[in-house]
Amino acid sequence: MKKPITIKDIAKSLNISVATVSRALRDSNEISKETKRAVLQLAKEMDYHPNLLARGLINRKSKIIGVVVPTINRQFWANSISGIENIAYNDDYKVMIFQSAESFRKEVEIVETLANSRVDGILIAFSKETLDFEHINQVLNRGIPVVLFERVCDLLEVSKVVTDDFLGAKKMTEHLISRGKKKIAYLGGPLTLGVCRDRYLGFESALKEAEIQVSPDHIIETDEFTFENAKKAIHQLWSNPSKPDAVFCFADVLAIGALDACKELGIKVPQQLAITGFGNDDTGRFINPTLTTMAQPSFEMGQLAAKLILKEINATTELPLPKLEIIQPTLIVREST
Amino acid sequence: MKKPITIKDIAKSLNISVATVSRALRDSNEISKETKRAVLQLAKEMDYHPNLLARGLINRKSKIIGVVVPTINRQFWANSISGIENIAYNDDYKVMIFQSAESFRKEVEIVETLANSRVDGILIAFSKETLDFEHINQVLNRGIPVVLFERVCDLLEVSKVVTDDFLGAKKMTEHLISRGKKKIAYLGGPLTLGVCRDRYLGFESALKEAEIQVSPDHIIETDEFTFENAKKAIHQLWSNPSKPDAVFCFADVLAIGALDACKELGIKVPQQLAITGFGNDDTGRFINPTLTTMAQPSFEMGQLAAKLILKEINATTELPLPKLEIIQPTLIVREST
DNA sequence: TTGTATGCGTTATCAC
DNA sequence: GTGATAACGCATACAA
Repeated sequence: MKKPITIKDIAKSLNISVATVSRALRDSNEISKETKRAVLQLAKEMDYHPNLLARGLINRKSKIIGVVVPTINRQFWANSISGIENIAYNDDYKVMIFQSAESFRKEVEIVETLANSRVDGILIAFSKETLDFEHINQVLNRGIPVVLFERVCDLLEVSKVVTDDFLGAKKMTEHLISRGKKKIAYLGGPLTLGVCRDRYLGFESALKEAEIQVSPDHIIETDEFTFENAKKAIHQLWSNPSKPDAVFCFADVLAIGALDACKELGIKVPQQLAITGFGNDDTGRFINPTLTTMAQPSFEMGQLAAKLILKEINATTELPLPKLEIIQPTLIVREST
Repeated sequence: MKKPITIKDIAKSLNISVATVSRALRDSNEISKETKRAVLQLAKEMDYHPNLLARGLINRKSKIIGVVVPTINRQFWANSISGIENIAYNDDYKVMIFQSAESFRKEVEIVETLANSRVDGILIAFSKETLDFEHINQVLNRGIPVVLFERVCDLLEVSKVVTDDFLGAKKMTEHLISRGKKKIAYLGGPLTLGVCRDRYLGFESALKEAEIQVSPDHIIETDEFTFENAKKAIHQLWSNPSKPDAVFCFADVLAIGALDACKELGIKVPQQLAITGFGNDDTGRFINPTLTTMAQPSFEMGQLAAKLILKEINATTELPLPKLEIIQPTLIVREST
């Protein structure tokens, strides 16, 4: 393992001071063209590469943005990371990604590690387990800006980017209604919690405005969003004396499972039963076009979050920046005809 | 922005030397229990956090593994990253992720950045554009271990993890043959290139062994793997006087598009036309179960790659480690009946 | 324009 | 056990 070349080596070879080399390398305007060229040339010849750790130590910043997501392994989060990276890259920031795997303990560790690595800012979408936010407050106290996205906490005084679940769900329901559907079932998570509640309220709101009643046994709660659960739900709904003519699915996986169940039962989609699903921009490609899907623009969400954190990082004042809450509208990406 | 507490601050408060504090904070078998406890306690009280940059500077290592993938935004890559992170985390390594976006220029920049950040090792899957591997050789010369995965280059003397495309394609084709299919079409990328060739050869090999001829107009090359291209291809195949009874799709996206086309044309799957696709372990969940899919175990691939790089990093000798080439078998995850 | 000196936060090598 | 002190590689205030 070769010892890396340092500015000291260059300085020695050129019989000048390290300060001059440093300046030449960083394109300082207070340096002569000649020495600058000489340094640059020798640096290339000697295969010099700056040590970013040392630079970070001195500058007290690393040009790195830390990102914490529940898992990298799902389109939604992968997309949002992609969006973050997309923005960060243009500003010469690197992105350091971690997944909490929905574990609070791991999330706390990660946030600590990121802070200790002197990342310039942290973007985080909380794990499902996270109910205590002391780790975030600690990081904020350390002067590291934090921006929340998608899985946020209203109590924290930081900028956030969230999806407009209420309006999205409402629009999707209205979409069904406008297609003449009148007995719309709901398949989703516990109605009391966060996004689940928001989407349900949106669903409910659209129905109320259209003066449509929803039958209680057309509402199915499931806490695990799996293919299989969705299939069970459809079987259950279809065995019901009053069959629905549409299903509002909370998540894309559910919608896909539902579709599959329809095939098994010989139900025509969307004529007999329309299926809609809250998906994200990419999943749409993978699923059946008889499905109406609602996009959560995750890539754009990442971009927005990244822009916010960069703004905070580069805020010259010591004054706290006003905290924004961006509510991102959802889009219908694919409509069944 | 508060100034972070350093060991110097702790030393001052306790009237001891920084060396002692450093020892107490870390190893400490040569330190008295009392001072150790005192330091630890005060550190907590003062909200001390170690500066990983400084530590990295002195240790000449960062406890970070750099990862470069074409895009984070696809299941396959997201899965492999997940696998990498899974292994790295247990060894207390962090993972720094970048996407080359299939751009050679960006890939070179990223590799340079990673090396300059003094990452302890680099895992890379090359972009499609990458034909020159000088950037890798440079990094290797700098003493930073590199492991390639999935998109590799045989010329480089480093460890690699790849998918067994030939055997996977062969097995999948044999699967079709064992189901009585005799007119099998091929839908995939340019037959001359890398994985495309390997899979095609596997396809061909299975047919040869079964003494089945494949009609030239049953082979469709498409360089862009899109839903639409697949649909076009199926329409084209089906307008052919001799219709195929099965289609070997190079990628999952193609298979899904093909399925869709079958629906439009009223083709029964898999009775009239069996569709198979090279997918990965996750996509299977999203697609129609009438599909036979071949799994590329991307998560496991990431795990393997991570294990290899960790081994190289922690190799005590200065002797070069033997370079392994792990060929990962593919699996059939879902069979159509 | 260039050089000198100092410091960033931590660890390692000596001494004591 | 503990304490000075010198690194690690780089940047900058201050002189010259």
